Parts: sequence; structure tokens; C-alpha cells
Amino acid sequence: MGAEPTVQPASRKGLFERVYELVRRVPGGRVVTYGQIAAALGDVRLARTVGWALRACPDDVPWHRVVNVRGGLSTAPLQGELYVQRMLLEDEGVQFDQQGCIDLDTYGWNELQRR
DNA sequence: CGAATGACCAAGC
DNA sequence: GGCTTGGCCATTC
Repeated sequence: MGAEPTVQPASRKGLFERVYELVRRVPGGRVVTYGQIAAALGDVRLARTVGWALRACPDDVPWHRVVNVRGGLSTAPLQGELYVQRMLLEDEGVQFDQQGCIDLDTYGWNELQRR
């Protein structure tokens, strides 16, 4: 567990791995924003790159727990498709408002970085 | 190596 | 209150 430091240069490993590790730490029923992950990495401006990492969407990474700062889902499927992210979150107990957004003040997880 | 992309964020109109 | 623009970073062609 504590074998790895809090933050390390992305050069060490693909920045993707770093993002996956953080997302894996997100407990069910909780959501985090891209900027939060980026901030945990050391730079909030990495938010865009975080999206690139999640684009790979590995199976062992709960990518559905990552939403934008607005509490909305950036994964907008086309007509006919289903909101997989929304279903997964709702299944975990996350409630959506009338606008289809999540209350980050309630479900937002601040202990992403921990320490 | 240069240009283009992207599941973002913040500010401006 | 909602839409548009700019900017930053890393990855890909």
C-alpha cells in the first residue's frame, strides 16, 4: 500500500496509469471530477489529459465515477444508446437531479488524494 | 518534428 | 442564465 509516494513525475510511467490508480480509489456511490484527478496529479490543467486516459477505459477502472466539474456526464451517447454511466452511478446510489446532474457537494469525494 | 485531437476548466459576452 | 472563446497538457498521426 504505502509503497508508492503521493505523486510522481508522469515520465515514470504512462500518465494513464496514474489516473487509473486514482480512479480505482474512488468508492462506490461517490464521484470525482476530472479537475480533481488532475489536481491530485499535481496540476489542475491536466484535466484534459485525464479525459484522454479515461478514453482508454480499462475494465478494472470505474471510469463511470468520473464526471465533470458541473456534476454532469461528459459521456453523451447518441440517440438509441443508453447512459451507461448514469445507470452505473444510479446503481451505486447516486441520485441525479432534474437536469441530469449530480450534486458534487453531496456525492463529490474530497479525499481522492488522501493526505 | 509539427499539427491535430480531446470524456476539461475558467472566464467573457 | 446559457453559449462561445482561449488556454493548458499529454498522446497520436
